[in-house]
Amino acid sequence: MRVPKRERQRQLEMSLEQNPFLTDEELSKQFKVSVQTIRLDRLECGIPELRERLKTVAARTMDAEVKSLQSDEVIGDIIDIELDKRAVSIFDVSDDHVFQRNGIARGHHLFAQANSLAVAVLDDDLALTVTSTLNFLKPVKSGDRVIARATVDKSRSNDKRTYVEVISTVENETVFTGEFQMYQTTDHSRREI
Amino acid sequence: MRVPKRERQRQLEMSLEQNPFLTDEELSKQFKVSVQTIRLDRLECGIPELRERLKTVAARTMDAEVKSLQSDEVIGDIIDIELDKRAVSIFDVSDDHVFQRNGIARGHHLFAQANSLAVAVLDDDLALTVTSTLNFLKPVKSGDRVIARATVDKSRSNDKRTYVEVISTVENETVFTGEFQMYQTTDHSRREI
DNA sequence: ACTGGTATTAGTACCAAGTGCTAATCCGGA
DNA sequence: TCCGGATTAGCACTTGGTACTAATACCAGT
Repeated sequence: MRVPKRERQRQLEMSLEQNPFLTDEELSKQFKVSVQTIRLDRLECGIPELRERLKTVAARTMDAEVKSLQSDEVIGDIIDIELDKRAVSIFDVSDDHVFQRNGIARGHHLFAQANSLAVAVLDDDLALTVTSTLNFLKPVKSGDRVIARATVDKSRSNDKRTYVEVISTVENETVFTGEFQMYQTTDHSRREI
Repeated sequence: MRVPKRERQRQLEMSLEQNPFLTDEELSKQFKVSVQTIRLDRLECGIPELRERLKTVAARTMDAEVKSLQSDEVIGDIIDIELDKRAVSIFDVSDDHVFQRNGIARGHHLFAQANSLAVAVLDDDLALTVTSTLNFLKPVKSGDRVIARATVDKSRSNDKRTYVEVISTVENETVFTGEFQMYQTTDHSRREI
């Protein structure tokens, strides 16, 4: 009993956490014990076999990829839209979106939600942001649900430039405002192709 | 030969693309052919077996997780920094960062690079963006290397507000400029703790 | 109707990486 | 010295395959 059992099992869990691809045989060499011991250790720690581990890791990937695919064009979920007029999207802030140090959401996520909503509200294949002015009014934390409301400012817009205003709130408090000047390339006079 | 072989193989590839977790037996039921036929199809199409498929999918995850961990705090790589004065970062635009429709980089990536550089240049644990004004001057495409240069504007700054200007270029052409008004919470008079 | 060729199916031996179980052995402390 | 937990060994069985051979099935052309 060179290394005590308990310590070996702790290390085993860490090894597999970091690299789930190790077989029992490889582990037995790493820890200089028999394959059977590794099996008993896994049994006691409730660690599944290689194939099951890979299955869950792979499932995680697919899930993440589907999500990132869905949210590819728009950050946040659009819950209401009236093209060329207004749109609303919600974005749930998670731990992935905040600074580790202080738990405050990183600005570019709020920007991304607002900006992609500004793009979406314009019924145009090639809407691009030209200029924007942003105000980060109140820190947003993990767990917050940010609701962004975009409105197209018709009065200031012309055929090549459109102004979109976005106001983002958390529990009815405004946390962010943004004004986006968008460039539209599509010639709307001959949209019907 | 209800469904022609070639067509079945095409569908097989699509099925596995979408759900790599299917065993040959499940596939044989889905296509109403024998397991052997499925095996032959996989062989002809060069599709590996279930376990190999899961292994590669799982590997993809691990890779992605490491990457997202690395790029957690700063978007782009900081290549030069002089705290509270200036900083430079580079960001390579890939297919992941552009609109599928037109291949133009989505605004929030340029913003994210600039904003995180503005945060990084301030030697402060709690620097937050208060206001920013952005100009997207020229479309950025996949493959472009964006160099962002941040400079702290001392003249306009005081103890609670700092102004940072960021200019991003691609091959010496300015593609984006941003002005960030940052809020610093740390009391610099008693920074040594 | 016969023949040829492709497609499909069936069956066998074998492999990796396990589970589940029993049995033997080791090793350290009271 | 003897007990008991820890370790190791061995065997049967499982999944989801590979690799290979042999038998059918089916369809077209002559």
